Amino acid sequence: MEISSALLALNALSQETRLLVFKKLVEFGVSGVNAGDLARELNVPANTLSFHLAHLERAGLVKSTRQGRNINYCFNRAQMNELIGFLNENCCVLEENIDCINNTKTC
Amino acid sequence: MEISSALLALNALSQETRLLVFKKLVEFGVSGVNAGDLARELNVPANTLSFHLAHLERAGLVKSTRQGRNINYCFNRAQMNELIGFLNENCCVLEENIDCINNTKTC
DNA sequence: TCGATATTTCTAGAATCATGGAAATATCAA
DNA sequence: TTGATATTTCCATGATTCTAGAAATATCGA
Repeated sequence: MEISSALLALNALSQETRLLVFKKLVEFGVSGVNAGDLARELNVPANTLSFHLAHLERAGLVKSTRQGRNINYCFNRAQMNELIGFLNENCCVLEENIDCINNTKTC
Repeated sequence: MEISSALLALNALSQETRLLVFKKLVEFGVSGVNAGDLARELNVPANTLSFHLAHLERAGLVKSTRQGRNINYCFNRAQMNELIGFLNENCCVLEENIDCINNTKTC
């Protein structure tokens, strides 16, 4: 994952309402939930929720599909895995590698 | 990890300069680096860097220790692990658990 | 003590963001 | 076609954030 995509994803998740939205979408699983039910569930005005869902979608973290009058939102597991992968690769040092990074051991 | 701490950490990492700062600190490893060298390395004015380092420190992602006139900054592996743990627990669905979440199987 | 160096805090301006009311769009059911 | 429902887009406002110059603080060496 590119750093620009990671920034988009981190940015999407770094806001309280959006993190709660995403968390809730994960709870709903791969079948997802429509915008109205989600708004009721989270007690957020429909237009505010729409704003945040669009933000999450731009970051690739959720996918939407229209189903009649409703629009179904579902989290995107692949992108979340990409983000966790990015953090592990770029922002994390595994215990067993600390010696290598400090050049006290060659790995 | 509490959701409020996760938000702080995500927020800290969701800004380009700070993500680059943190990435660089990870490269420097557990011995860390002082603010001046980091500023030169990243081409960021000292006061701007100071602002971002304070932000990362508030989020628990970096630790600082004064060493004479310099202040040494080092990433905090534990907090990063906490964050990745939070994302895995709250924002991620493992492939093998998808059936449970959709109630098509009991786990 | 004094001057030099390292870093932070103060400050102000520009930019971006979150929120929710109101209007617009899309779809359905009759 | 009309009215109802679901959702988004438009818009204005208040709040937050990033940036970097200038001033303040801390430490060292002489």
